[in-house]
Parts: sequence; C-alpha cells; structure tokens
Amino acid sequence: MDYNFREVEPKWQKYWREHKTFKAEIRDDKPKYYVLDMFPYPSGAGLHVGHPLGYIASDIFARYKRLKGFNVLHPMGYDAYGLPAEQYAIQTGQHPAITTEKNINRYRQQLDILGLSYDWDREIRTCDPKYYKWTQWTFIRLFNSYYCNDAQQARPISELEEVFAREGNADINAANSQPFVFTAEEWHSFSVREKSDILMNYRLAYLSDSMVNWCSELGTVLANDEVVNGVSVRGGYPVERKSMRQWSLRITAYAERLLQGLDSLDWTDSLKEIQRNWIGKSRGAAVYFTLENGERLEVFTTRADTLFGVTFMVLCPEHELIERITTEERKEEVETYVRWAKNRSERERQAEVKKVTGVFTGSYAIHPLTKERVPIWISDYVLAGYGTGAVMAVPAHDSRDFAFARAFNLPVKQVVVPDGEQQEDTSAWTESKDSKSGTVVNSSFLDGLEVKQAIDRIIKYLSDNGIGYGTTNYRLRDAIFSRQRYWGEPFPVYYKDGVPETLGVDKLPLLLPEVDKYLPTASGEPPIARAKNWHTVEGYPYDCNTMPGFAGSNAYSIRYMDPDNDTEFVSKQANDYWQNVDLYIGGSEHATGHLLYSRFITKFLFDIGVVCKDEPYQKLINQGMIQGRSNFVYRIKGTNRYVSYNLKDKYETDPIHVDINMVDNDVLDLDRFRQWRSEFNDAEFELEEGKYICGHEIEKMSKSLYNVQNPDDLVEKYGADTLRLYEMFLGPLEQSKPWDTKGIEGVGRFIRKFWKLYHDADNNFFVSEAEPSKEELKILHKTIKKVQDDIERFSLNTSVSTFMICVNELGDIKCNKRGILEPLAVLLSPFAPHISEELWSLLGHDDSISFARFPEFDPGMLVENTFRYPVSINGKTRTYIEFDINVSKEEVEKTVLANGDIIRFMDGKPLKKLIFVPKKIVNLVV
RNA sequence: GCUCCGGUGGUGGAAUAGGUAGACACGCAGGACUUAAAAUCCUGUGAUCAUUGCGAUCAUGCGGGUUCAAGUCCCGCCCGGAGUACCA
Repeated sequence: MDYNFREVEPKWQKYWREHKTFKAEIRDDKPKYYVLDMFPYPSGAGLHVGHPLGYIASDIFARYKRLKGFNVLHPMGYDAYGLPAEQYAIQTGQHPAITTEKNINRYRQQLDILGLSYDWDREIRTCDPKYYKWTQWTFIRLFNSYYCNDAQQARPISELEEVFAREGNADINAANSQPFVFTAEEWHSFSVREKSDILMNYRLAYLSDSMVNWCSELGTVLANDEVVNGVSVRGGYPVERKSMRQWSLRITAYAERLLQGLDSLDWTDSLKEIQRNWIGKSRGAAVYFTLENGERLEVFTTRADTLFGVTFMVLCPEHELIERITTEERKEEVETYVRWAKNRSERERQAEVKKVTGVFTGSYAIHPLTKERVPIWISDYVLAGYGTGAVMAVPAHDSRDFAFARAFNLPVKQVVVPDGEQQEDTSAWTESKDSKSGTVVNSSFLDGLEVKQAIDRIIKYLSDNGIGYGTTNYRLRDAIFSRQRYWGEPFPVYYKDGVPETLGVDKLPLLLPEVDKYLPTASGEPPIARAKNWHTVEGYPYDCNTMPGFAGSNAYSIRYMDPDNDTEFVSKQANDYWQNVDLYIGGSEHATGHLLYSRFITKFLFDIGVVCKDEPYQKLINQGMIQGRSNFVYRIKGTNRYVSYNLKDKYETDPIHVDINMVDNDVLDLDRFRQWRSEFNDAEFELEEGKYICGHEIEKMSKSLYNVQNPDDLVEKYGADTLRLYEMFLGPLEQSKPWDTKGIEGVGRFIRKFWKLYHDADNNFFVSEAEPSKEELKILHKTIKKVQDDIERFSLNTSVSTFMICVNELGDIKCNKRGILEPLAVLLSPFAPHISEELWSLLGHDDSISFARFPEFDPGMLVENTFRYPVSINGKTRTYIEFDINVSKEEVEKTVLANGDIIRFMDGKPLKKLIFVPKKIVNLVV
C-alpha cells in the first residue's frame, strides 16, 4: 500500500492540536526566535494557493529554528476590520461581525489542513474588544504626546503646556502644523478652546481641517497610499480633494528616524528604496524673496546654485498670498483661474500633467541678489502640499519651469553649462538642461564653480546674509486617520463643548455601538452617528468616525507577545524576552502603508517606554505573487462546436474561459464541461488525438476568470506535504510566478519514493539496524549541509531539490537503515511535517519531532567529512581544493605537486601537516 | 522621466566566494512490465557536427573590457517587471 496521506495528515494535526506542540512560552534556557506572517484579511473568497506560499515558507523556517534549539514564537491572527464585510452588511443587513466570524472560521479550517505550526493560543483579531482596547489606548497616547525635535523623541504634551505657561512657544523646537508665536501672557489669556486648538498643532494625533482624498462612492476619506492614479485602491472609484475636519497622525515628525532606521534592517534593497522614495528626503535651501508690498515669500529649492537663473515665481492656487498681492486689474482673471484649479479633481489634474495653465498676479518679487523685479505667477503645477507651495522658477534648468516659460513667453536665462558642452543660446532651446553637474555661469560670485560647490557656497551666502538657509524637505505626508465608516475601531474621543477630550484608560475599550443601518445618516454623518446613546454618561457626544484599516495592524506583532494582558499593552517581561520580529513574511504591496505606519508606531511605543526595540521587523521577506493560469476553450463562431487548441487556427473562434478544475494538464474533462452550464449541455468537440487540449494564459488569480486554484482541493488530491513542497519548489520565494499544477506530480513522486525508502518489496515497514555504509552517510551529510545552507539563505526551492536528489540516490542503493532515516526524518520535518512524524513514530518514537526529544542530534555536526582548503593560483585569486577524510597523504602530494608551480596554500602551511587527501580539485587551471 | 530588480534549454528554475553552465523537476522521445491502459521503473533529452568509438565546436539578451578563468565584476546598449512622479 502506498503512503496514505488522507489518514496520516489529520492524525498528526490532531496530535499537534491536542498536545499544544507549538505553544510558545517564555523560557530562559533557549534563545528566542520570532517568525511572523502578515495576518490576512479574512475575505469571503477564502484562501487561494497564493496565500499559503508565505505561510508555508515561514512555517518551514519556524520549524527549522525549533530544530536548531530556538524557542520559536509563531503566531497567527486576523486583520478583521475592513470594507468588504461592511459593504456586504450594507447589501444584506447582516452584521459585519457575523460575516467576519464566518470567514475567519473558513480561513482557520484552510490553514489547519496545511499543517502549519502556529501557536493558536495567541490568536488575535483586530475587531476583538480585547485587542482594539490597545489600538484605542495607543491613539490616546499619541493624542497626549508631541514630538520634541531636540530630543528626537515623543514627549508628554503636558510638558509642552508647562513651557507655554512659563515662556510661550517661541523657543519650542517641536514638530507642528502651524508656526504661530505667542508669549506666556498670551497663553494664559487664551480660552480653553483656543488652548486646545494650539495644542492640537503639536499633538501626534491631531484634528485639523485638511485637504483629504474623498471617495464619495465609498463614502469615506482615504490615506495617500490608499489612492493610486486618482482612484481608490479598493474598488477603483474616483477620488476628489475636499477639505474636512479629520484626525491625522503626525508621522512626518518621525521622517528622519524612519529613513535612518532602514539602514539597520535586513530588508531587500528594493523595499528600502520604496520607503526612501516615499519619505522623499531632499536637501536644499529656503530662499526669501521680498515682495513689493514688503511681505516675504519663502520658497524651497534643491538647486540654490541656479538662483541667478530665476526669471519668475510661481505660487500654487491655494497659496494664502494670492489674495493680498493680486492687482486690481488682474483680480477677475486670477479668481477665475484659482476657482477652476481648485475644483479640478485629482484625477483630471494628473491626467493632464502635460497641459500648462497659469495666470499672472500682476505683482513682482525682488530678486534677493540681483534686485531685479521678478513676476509672480500662479499655476497648478506647483503643489500646495510640498515645500512652501511656491517655487522660484529657473526655466533654463527645470523642465516644468521651462514648459511654463515657453507657454507664457517668459525669459529663459542659462546659468549652468553642462559638463562637456559649450554655452548656448537659450532662445534656441527646445527643452531645459536639467544638468545636475556642470559649471555655473552668469551668476556673479558663483561663476566658474561646479554645481555642487556652488550649492554649498550660495547656501552659506544666503544664511550669512539672512536671505535664506539650508534646509531639508520630506515628501512624506501626515497620515489621515479618520474614516466615515462603521466597521472599524471607534475613536476614544468625546467633545466637551466642541473641545475634543480622550476617554480615561479605565473606560477602554470603547465598544463599537450597534446601528440599525450601515449607511451614513441623512445629514451625512458617518454610520456610527445612528447609534442611540452614542455619548458619555455626562452626555458629551463621542466622535462618530472610525479608525482606518491600518490602525489595527500597526502594532499587532507586539501584542502577540502578550495577547491576553488586560492591564498593559505588553508586559515588560514578555517584551524583553521576545523583543521584536526576527523574520517577517508578507507581500510587498504593504511597503508604503502598513510597513511604514507600523515602523512609526513602534518608534512611538519605544519613545514612551512600552517596547524595547524601535524597529518592529528585523528581517523581511516579500513572497512573490502567484498569478493564475487560465484555461480556454475555443468555440467556432456562431456554433456550439469547440475546437482543440492546436486546430483552432483553421476556424474563426472565440476563446472562452473554462474553470481550471475541469482541466487536467490542459486536457479538458468533456463531461464536466457539458454539465458546467446549460449552454454547454450539447456542446460538440473537435479533438486532437482523442483529447481536447485547452489554451492557456497567465492572468491575475480571480474568481471571475475561473482560474482560482484552491489549496483545499490540492490537499485533498495530493496531500498537504506535497502541496507544501510543491509551493516551495515552484521557484524562488520572492519571485512572482504563475501557478501551474503540472509539476506537482513530480513532488508527489518524491514523497512516495521517500516512503518506499523504509518499506520492503511487499510494502511492509522495514528498517535495518545495521550501521550505515560510508556511501549512505555521505549522501546524508551532503543533504544535511546543503538543506541547512539553503534554508538559511531562503532558497527553499533548492532545498526541496536537494531532498529529491538525496532520495533518488538512497533509492538506488536501497537504503533502509535507521541511522540514515532518523536524521533524515528530522531534517525533512520542516518541509513535510506529516510524513516525517509518521516515519518518526514508526521508528519507535511517539512524541512530535523536536530537537528537544532528540538532543544528541545536531544536523550541523554531521557535515564534516569533506574539507575545503583555500589555495591561491598564480599568487592571485583564490579557489578551494576539496578533500575527503581518511586517505593517504602521498596522494595529496602527488596531486598537488603535479601542479606545484601553480598552487600554493594560502596560509603557507606545509603539505605534510595535512591529514586529508584530495578527492577532487576544483577547476585547476594550468 | 527618475529609482530599484531581472533577462540562463521546449518549460519552472540550479550554479552559495570569479572556478566543470544547465542541478532538480516538468514536458517530450524510446524501452521494460501489461491482453491493453493507468501507475511504476529504465534510457535519452541545450545547439551544431561527428556518431564505429574517442569526441569536437558554439552557447547564459546584444556589443566591448578586466582576468589564467566571467551567467557572476566593469563600461555602453536592447528588452521585461516593480515602485514613484508636475516633489521645485
């Protein structure tokens, strides 16, 4: 009888569950290792084969680390708040909690059959009051903190209040929304409301009227990373700019630390690069231009060296100066333009980037160095959200300024000659010379300097003369934190005479109230406003917004360390032990969302002393996407006749998606196809060699394309171990690749061959107690070494190949010796835990496989029967000679001396000291 | 446009420190077993030439370079993917 996974796999899953094999507890005798998967949002569609890819990889690593003697924390949970459940609720009236619960149960079932080694006792759900209590608690702490730029950390807001009362805010160096200077006396004279408004400018969680991304289709605002190309990421609905009073998190305060922190992380370069770009640090200078009315206009530039090339200024349409500087005769035109520009949707604006529009204000600024009059224009190519919302235009060396100058006939003045070029006539230019290197000309005291030197020189000049200063700008924006939605964490905030106050920690969690409908109220209030008695006992109304999807995932990795603690976010003991995540696996789509917010919140929690590490995820691996492989049948136009793939070119055909579950290796199951839908009931086929071959294409895995490969079906057909191995075998973990079931048979064969290693010709279990032969040991040792090396560098696909080679070789020599099979069972257990457990128990053990139960076995110890010795060739580059144990030194000398002129041992040790003899020489060049 | 990552047989992919390119698997072809099929096992499988045997030559997107030695390092192109974008 063959290996019966249908019996074996549930047996061991039950065993692990009952014995809580993977329960993690703090223990001082072992080093810790924390392996985490990005927890899933439990959608109604269930898991497809793409989801488990990362889970299997992390499980292999977790199991491997356990074997290596680590105390492994490997938890799982659910990111349970989110839009789909709420939209389902709007359609059906079913409470999102019910939908979510149902989906979670399905997910759990699907995860369980894969044999993943999670400690389910630590499960968390973001919608569980026990959990979101701490999401709300974090919000309160953010609200009660400001960011001190001098100390480079978050501090209690009460400190700030003391300083305000003592000396006003003139000397405060803190991250803030609006610089507005006041004295201590003024502070005391402010009303409660005014004080609240001022403090709001400093809080790390703050209310403000800001331009937000409003999506009317979803009825909510969205964060910048939830909007791509002017439409929402979820649903693809149009998004417009709108001013609303919203909660935001002052992530910008942490911009520099978020940037610096990347250097210490073991992430891929591309992911770090994405975050760096998103933070968008640029060094440059602020320059003051005086206006003719005496006011000062500040601009930011990274190219201060081109200051002499300024021929006009441009303000964004939202700029506050516009009203004051527009001349009477231009007023109407300016107002018309500003109104038009402000009302344009984000989408329109982005779609028409190339279109140059603008209007002249009629006013002039004075160039700080040449004292020339510089006209001030308004254009929407200048963004309100970056720098000061105003630019000094240098058309000769900036393509946008150049386009604008051409469109409105403004002068172009060259001030940089690019390396290797001659000075040119700017009137003949058709594009700007965006030269980042070259020599400065036409620029008074900068003439002749290289661009880089000129920048340093001019910045020094600006600050020495009080007309500017060197500064740094970040592209990162504060995170808008309110959502006008029901299914999310309520804000622990109420309004006392319009002034926001946070709930006391003892009042948490503030439970999500019940509502009769999940839609906004008639007056446009969020759904929570429908709740009866949605106010404090004193009658103060609660905030009616909820937190966004990322709120619950910001610090979940920390909560897993101590998930049942009701009095602390995490106990000091638990946090000191588990520290942070050693290995985090998930998709790269979270690069600018979750992964950035999460780092920010962790740094905040570090500042307030909750956690001991200020980075949450030390090593991060992005598993690639698994794309779908769709199958097609070809219907001859106007008939109900279907023609096989290679014959289709003879006819005019329409390709039709068919469910991949009716197709096996591109061969269509004709009966199932006929039964699939009534229109196919009497389909006729034109076959090739008796088969109907389907066409195929790589597309996104999606229900509507009938190409979703469900892991349950594959486990049912091949077993979990085979699926696990195959998902790893498919290719490098980080790479995106199409799902293709073709190769799974080969992996299935491997499992059966492995099983045959310890069964005799009649398929009876048989293991010999004889000592392993040298040849067998060699195969084993080679496998142990390579598999470990591969796991360490996350080349799990080649690990699987190594096992296959090992089993092929052992199969050839009919190995069934205990001394080989025992270590092999242990080694294979991370990849194929069920069959390993089964073999293990057949060998006479009935506990689960663990390092602890087999302490004398350290896979690392078994490697040393080959020996690589470094040598130099021609005194230059290095290579190695591989040696095998137990051979005579004469043979070494003979081999080496034959090439004596070429090979020298690098450390100069004489040959006679060697106790190894060369087995082969790696590519010796004579 | 800018930034990052890639490009290896019919296919997925190996090659870990510059050192035998193509491991392993799929697919394909031939064979064994079988009344037959499936399953299983064996053999072959980068290309070209030679195949009576030894083999020989060319091959890692293209063109150069460094080196005794390049898929790997350097320079210049071409192509694909990802991120980002009036960011001053």
